[in-house]
Amino acid sequence: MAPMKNASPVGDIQSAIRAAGARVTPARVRALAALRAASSPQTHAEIEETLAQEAHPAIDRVTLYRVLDWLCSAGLAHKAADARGVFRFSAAQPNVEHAGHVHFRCTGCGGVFCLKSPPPPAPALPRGFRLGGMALDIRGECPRCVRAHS
Amino acid sequence: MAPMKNASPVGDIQSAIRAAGARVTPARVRALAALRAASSPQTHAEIEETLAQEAHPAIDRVTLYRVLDWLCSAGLAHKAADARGVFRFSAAQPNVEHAGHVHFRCTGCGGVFCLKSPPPPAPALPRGFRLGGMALDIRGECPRCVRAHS
DNA sequence: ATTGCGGATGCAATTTTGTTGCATTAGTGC
DNA sequence: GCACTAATGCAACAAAATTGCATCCGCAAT
Ligand SMILES: [Mn+2]
Ligand SMILES: [Mn+2]
Ligand SMILES: [Zn+2]
Ligand SMILES: [Zn+2]
Repeated sequence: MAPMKNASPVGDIQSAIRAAGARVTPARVRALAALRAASSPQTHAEIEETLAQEAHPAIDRVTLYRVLDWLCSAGLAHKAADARGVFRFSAAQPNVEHAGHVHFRCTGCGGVFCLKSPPPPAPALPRGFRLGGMALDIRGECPRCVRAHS
Repeated sequence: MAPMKNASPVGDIQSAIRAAGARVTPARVRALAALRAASSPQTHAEIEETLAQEAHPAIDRVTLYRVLDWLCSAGLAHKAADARGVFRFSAAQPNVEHAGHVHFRCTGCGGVFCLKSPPPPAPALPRGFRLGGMALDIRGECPRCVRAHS
């Protein structure tokens, strides 16, 4: 059993959601609160189970998927596949611009860590090619998973 | 600018399988050959498609899953979830031909093209982190697909 | 070369994880 | 409160991976 984090004030969560230009809904507030309270990246199933124990009405499975993806697109959370290939979500550090640096994905726990390096420049393409998109996947093990592995 | 091809001697593959104490079957030989010829870690679906174009009889989907897992347990291949949460397999004895440059994947035809640019340098990691691997995914359209699209 | 054993395969069914379409609900600005 | 439409709930779908089991075939012994 891992240690629990401090709960984030509900007001902070609501204003974070509003600042992202979206409506403040129970699903978003509760999902983000769950992520901020978690001590490690959580799968969709884990978050669903956590929210199910909360006495509030249940949140639909698909809605939770969409809320989690929205949190990521809003920069409020990170999404990364763990060793089993299952997505894990974690709360992003608030007030940080994540576009200017690359991220490290822990293949053990699915955690996402901000690095200092900037994204690599687009490579030169031969004539006629059209660049669609680029993604740098940096993976390895975080200190905690390195210790747990040895 | 055409998709690459680089084979590993069949004898090497057969003896590698035999040395692992298992039977030499078409599925194992062809799967390992495909992995060794590949320029980057391949998904199950990609390997399946590669083998399907080989004129030999098709290999069952489940058999391929089992063969790939066996190759890993025998130490002949590695398995890791990519950023999308899909498992990718790579030969343990890597194909060094493609280590020195990055690759471009056409979203139209699925072709892979070798570029001249070297892979980006490994970013500096905070203390305690262990780098596992890096993958630069460059997507877009090849000249033929660009023309066909317009 | 034949035979027999059991590892390996093929096929169907199932599970897990994640997505799409669409009608209905509810958060927000007025 | 009212209107607008983002967000939700539900059902269906899809992709990726696994399980069970009958059959097959690689290969060693004969
Ligand atoms: Mn970041
Ligand atoms: Mn999956
Ligand atoms: Zn980790
Ligand atoms: Zn193309």
